[in-house]
Amino acid sequence: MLKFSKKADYGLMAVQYIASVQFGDLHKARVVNTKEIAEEYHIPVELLAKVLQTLARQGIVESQNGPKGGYLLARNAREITIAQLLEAIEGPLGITDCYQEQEDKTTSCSCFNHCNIRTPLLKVQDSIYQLLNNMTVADMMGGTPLITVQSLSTAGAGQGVSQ
Amino acid sequence: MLKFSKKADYGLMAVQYIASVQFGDLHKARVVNTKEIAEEYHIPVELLAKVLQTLARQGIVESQNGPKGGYLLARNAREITIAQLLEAIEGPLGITDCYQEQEDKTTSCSCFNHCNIRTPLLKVQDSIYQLLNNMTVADMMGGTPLITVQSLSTAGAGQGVSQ
DNA sequence: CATGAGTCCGACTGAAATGATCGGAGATTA
DNA sequence: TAATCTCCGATCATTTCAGTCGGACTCATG
Repeated sequence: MLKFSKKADYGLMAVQYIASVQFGDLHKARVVNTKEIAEEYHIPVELLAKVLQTLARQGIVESQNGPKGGYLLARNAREITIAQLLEAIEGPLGITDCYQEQEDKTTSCSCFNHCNIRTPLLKVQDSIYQLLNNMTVADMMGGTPLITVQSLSTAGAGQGVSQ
Repeated sequence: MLKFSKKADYGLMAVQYIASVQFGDLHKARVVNTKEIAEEYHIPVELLAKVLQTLARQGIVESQNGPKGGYLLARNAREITIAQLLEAIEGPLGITDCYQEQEDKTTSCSCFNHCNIRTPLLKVQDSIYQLLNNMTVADMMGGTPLITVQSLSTAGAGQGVSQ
């Protein structure tokens, strides 16, 4: 219930990763390609590519073609909100159906006059939107360490972070 | 994106209607059946019946069989939160997949150590849950609910839901 | 007490959306 | 100039969801 789609998850992860590479360490700032992100998070390459294509079309990231190509953020991480990201990937986010149907009432909500839950739900929807719109990609970076690079000596087992 | 399912909508409408009949006017208090609600809101009878069955199984409403039968609220409208309703219909509500998978990490989230968006998303999820958990069926009846949400970024530990 | 109408209940079928995939076009480097 | 690497659009399976059907039970009535 109320779950994000896989595409949304992938998009968030990818953008966050790109931001970390682009702004995290200025000396290593570079363009990252789809394959790198996919391997980092163990997600299917082509699906992630599709998500990034959408984000590029929507102006969230910019694509750079050819060898040594890849993606980079179109604007600063602090200017990209979670709501913008989600809307770019999945279209307008709304809890109820009749929300974006207010212009043409003919579609489905035939119980327009009787509908008792519309008003309170719109309030909830508004609150959620504000919640997502007040959180930026930069906020996601600041909260948690992006890539937990442990020192090489401590733990050799398991998680190979970087290759 | 983030839309409620039809079942959730129908469940909310039905419970709200039952509550209004049961508590709205004490003189007319009675048991309402599925058909009445379905006709009132122009929704398929059998699907609504299925939703109400689920709600009955979960202890939100009580069913009364036979002629003159129907449904009534199992407890006071002020004791039923929207979160309870949604969870009863659609299972535990969570934004991320790895939320309810924390016990068995083997399932899908193989990028557990790398996952950078988990922590911030859990915060968002928490805020949404509190939002839905602080709103009762009685609030929906009263007209407009009094719910305000502060942004996450301002308060850090955030989730300020007050009424 | 027997009957019958009306209700809730569980399992089944069809459809839409999602997840995942493939081959092609364009651009850059050597 | 040629080869390689990248992004890009269209296509195909899978899962979830919306909707439907017949059966079991209960209570009012004759």
